[in-house]
Amino acid sequence: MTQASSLEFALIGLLKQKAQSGYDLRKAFTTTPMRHFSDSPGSIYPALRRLQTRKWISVSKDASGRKRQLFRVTQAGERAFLEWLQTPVTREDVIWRIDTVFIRFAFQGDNVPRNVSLRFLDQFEEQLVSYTRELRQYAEESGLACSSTTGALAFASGVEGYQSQLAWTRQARKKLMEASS
Amino acid sequence: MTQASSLEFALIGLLKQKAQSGYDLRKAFTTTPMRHFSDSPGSIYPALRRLQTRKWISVSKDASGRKRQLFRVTQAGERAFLEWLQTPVTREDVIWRIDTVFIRFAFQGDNVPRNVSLRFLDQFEEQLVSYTRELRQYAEESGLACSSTTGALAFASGVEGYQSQLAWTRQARKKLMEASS
DNA sequence: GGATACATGTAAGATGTTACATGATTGT
DNA sequence: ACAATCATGTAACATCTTACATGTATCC
Repeated sequence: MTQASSLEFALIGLLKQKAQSGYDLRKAFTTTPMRHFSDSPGSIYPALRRLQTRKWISVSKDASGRKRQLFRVTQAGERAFLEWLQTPVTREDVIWRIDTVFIRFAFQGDNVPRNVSLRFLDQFEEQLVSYTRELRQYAEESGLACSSTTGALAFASGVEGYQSQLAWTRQARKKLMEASS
Repeated sequence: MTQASSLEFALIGLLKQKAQSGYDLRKAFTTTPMRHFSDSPGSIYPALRRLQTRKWISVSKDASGRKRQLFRVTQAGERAFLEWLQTPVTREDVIWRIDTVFIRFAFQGDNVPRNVSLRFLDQFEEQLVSYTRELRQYAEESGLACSSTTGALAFASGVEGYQSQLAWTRQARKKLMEASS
């Protein structure tokens, strides 16, 4: 079995906050800015099935009138989730999966000590610094920067995006340390 | 047949610049900041096959020693490509496919008149403005902003990202108009 | 009584990832 | 000769999208 998808971990994160049904989880994705994930039944229900197969969540019937299935996280599920939250930020994350970096950070608050989040921010910052440096170097070598085609502008937007995230890591670190007091 | 993927259009964009082999295209994805796309043979070669099925590209053997297949864009391919470049930016693009917005913009330079790109930027800006407004409203209503958990910080990073892109659209418009002279 | 929201699923299809597989050419 | 790079592919697998399908409870 492969590594679970970010959707599956996000579902665990939500279920850890509160035991919920598949329908509830779908609504969480439609009504909050976690829109990032699709709310289609064709993605949620199979993902819940997979989590059951892994024994990371368990089912129980809802007491209330409606015929709902309530899912809750098992201990094994929690272990896997905590590990996922804390996996180091890699160069590959920055290039291909930057959104999951933020999702992991978002779920850290309720689940790991603050100093883990601070270390996580350090790693993220380091990767951002090294990758933007790489991009700038590429631009210089290829002479991209001086031309003003839409291609160069799009490239600039990429760099600026990373820059803005870099600024965010610093701000976030400050806010997180303030909140400790 | 469904809508072609952004990978397929990106391949066309590269082939429009220069007739190339599958291997060349793979290298373009590994050695330039178009890293966004995977350079695995398992994605490129099947995509080229699909484009051939659509009759959007044609093959010819390379004259040089090696046994390479050179692909070039057909007229039908060019038509489809130009249409893709100009499709209006939607709210859904901003939420789920923002990277393809930039890819389309990047390819516009060599392929559509500047005023089309300017209109494209207008649409993009409009969508960014309306979506950030939405996000801010959500934050206010849910009382997210005042809490300082990692969740709220991650949310803030999303908003700041859109903000930075908004600033970029304005800068890009200015640069594009300067370049007209 | 009818509309809307609740609630759970399946089926077909496309795309993409990883890993495997093969062979030719070039440089040293 | 040998390694590296050129060059093209296939197979298995997982995931996700779209669309279809079904039935219940609640509100007006």
